[in-house]
Amino acid sequence: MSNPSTSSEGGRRIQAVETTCELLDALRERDGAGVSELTRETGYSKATVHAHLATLLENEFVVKRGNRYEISLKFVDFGEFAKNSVAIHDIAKQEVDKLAEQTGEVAQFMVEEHGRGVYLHKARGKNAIRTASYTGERKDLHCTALGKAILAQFPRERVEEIIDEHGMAAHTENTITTREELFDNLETIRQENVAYDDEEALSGLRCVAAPIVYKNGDIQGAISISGPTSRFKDERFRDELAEVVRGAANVIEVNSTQV
Amino acid sequence: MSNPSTSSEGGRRIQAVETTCELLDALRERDGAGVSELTRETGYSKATVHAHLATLLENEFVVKRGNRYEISLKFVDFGEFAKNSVAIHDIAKQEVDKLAEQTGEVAQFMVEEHGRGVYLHKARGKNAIRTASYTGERKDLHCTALGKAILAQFPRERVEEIIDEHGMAAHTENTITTREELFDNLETIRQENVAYDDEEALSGLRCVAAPIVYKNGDIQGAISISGPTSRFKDERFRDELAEVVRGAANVIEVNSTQV
DNA sequence: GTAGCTGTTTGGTCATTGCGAACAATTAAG
DNA sequence: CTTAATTGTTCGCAATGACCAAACAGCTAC
Repeated sequence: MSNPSTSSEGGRRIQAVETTCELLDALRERDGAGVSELTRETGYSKATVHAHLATLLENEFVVKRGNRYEISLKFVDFGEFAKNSVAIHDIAKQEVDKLAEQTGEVAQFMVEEHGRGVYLHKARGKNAIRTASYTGERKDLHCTALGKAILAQFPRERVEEIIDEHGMAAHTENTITTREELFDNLETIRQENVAYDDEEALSGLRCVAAPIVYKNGDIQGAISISGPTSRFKDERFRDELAEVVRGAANVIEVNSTQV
Repeated sequence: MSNPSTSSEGGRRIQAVETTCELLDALRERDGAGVSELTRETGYSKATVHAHLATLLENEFVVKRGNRYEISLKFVDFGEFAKNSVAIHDIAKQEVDKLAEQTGEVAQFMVEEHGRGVYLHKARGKNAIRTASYTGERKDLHCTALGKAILAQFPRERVEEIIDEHGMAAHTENTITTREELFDNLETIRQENVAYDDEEALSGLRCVAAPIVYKNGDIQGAISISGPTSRFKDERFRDELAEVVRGAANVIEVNSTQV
């Protein structure tokens, strides 16, 4: 039923829109930029860049501060809207907050989009370490517990597509970088209903995640607890925390406004 | 030095980009939409709408779920980025949280952009009422305490421009709808360094706001406390709460990473 | 099975995009 | 203070490509 195909489909494109998207991405990448800077960066002529920015400015997707153009706060509105469009967002947020409170660690909530994982909420308990992830960050799925919990619910063919598009870049020496290893891991995850990240994204960081799945098999996302390896020893890591996360995921599944 | 002119400037525009912006706005307005729906809504041909959406999809600014296109979570990333570009965001957020904790009411933080106010953070204390405002919401400046606190720092000519563009729509019978009244009020605000909203945005709701200003006169935003008229009686409203908000604004001014 | 709704695709034309280059307005250097 | 080197803005022109109309396909419902 759902058709979230990852591969780029055929059909016609609007080049001017393509250009504008590139400019927006460039503005996001850098901390805003001037016309000349963008000209050098993107290869478009100054006149072209200028006209695009003028249009984006008029439509308030961009702000002009002196001679610099920056991503506008309109994106905050749109982003908030998109976040709330995620059916389970509110309940997931609640449960993540509870998880952080209960465990004292970092709890997070992720959803898949365009073949990557998007962090939608993060709560920090009393002993929580500072993780680099931030709300809205988009990260490859193969290298986090959250991502693997999501991938485990996808049909193999879909996972292949995603890897074809985004690869399996290594972040630490523990990162899974071969398909064989990944599919083995995903099978285990399906059996245990929990995904582990043992310093695969960042050394010193461990993570337990549970998928949030509807009865019809549609994957909705995943939640996790993260912390330092020193506090995530085997007993607590594999049993206690795993159970807590699974429980929270279950609460979300039950309470979510289902279709 | 700064050049945040409100009026639309001359120069060339890219029509295709204009079209895409309209489509994005329409997608935001509705809860996502299909091609035919957008065709009716915007007046563009089906082929045009389709091509634009295909381009936006490829650039991941939009998601396709079945046959509906929706604003993507990429906007969350961009929005978060834009929020953090506001120099005083972090410290303001902290102080707003404290305000809510201390007073038990709703505390908020607003910044100006494109002649309107954008809510950037909201915290709810123990007795806080449910206000309709949400993070990212863009609201006319004349009808809230936050907005008026901001307007009070602008030169009169700039305020005139903003009113020319956005008008002074009435939300309650207390809303300020004439320029004379507004400029009188702004003068008082400048003297007291606090702005009041006495059921001007929503009946039953009162609000105290203080502007956040740098030494060079650049206005950075405003923070506020809101609550029911029943709890915001004159003594507490005009003295206690006003002082608390002013104090918090001052903390932000001092602690902000100044230029 | 037909009718009405979707989304997608295809030609063709005219407007428009995008470039080069000149102009203006700052800033940096001498 | 003058010159030089940036920046942003505007203009004219040529070729591209954006837009529409209409045909096609896929789905649902009646």
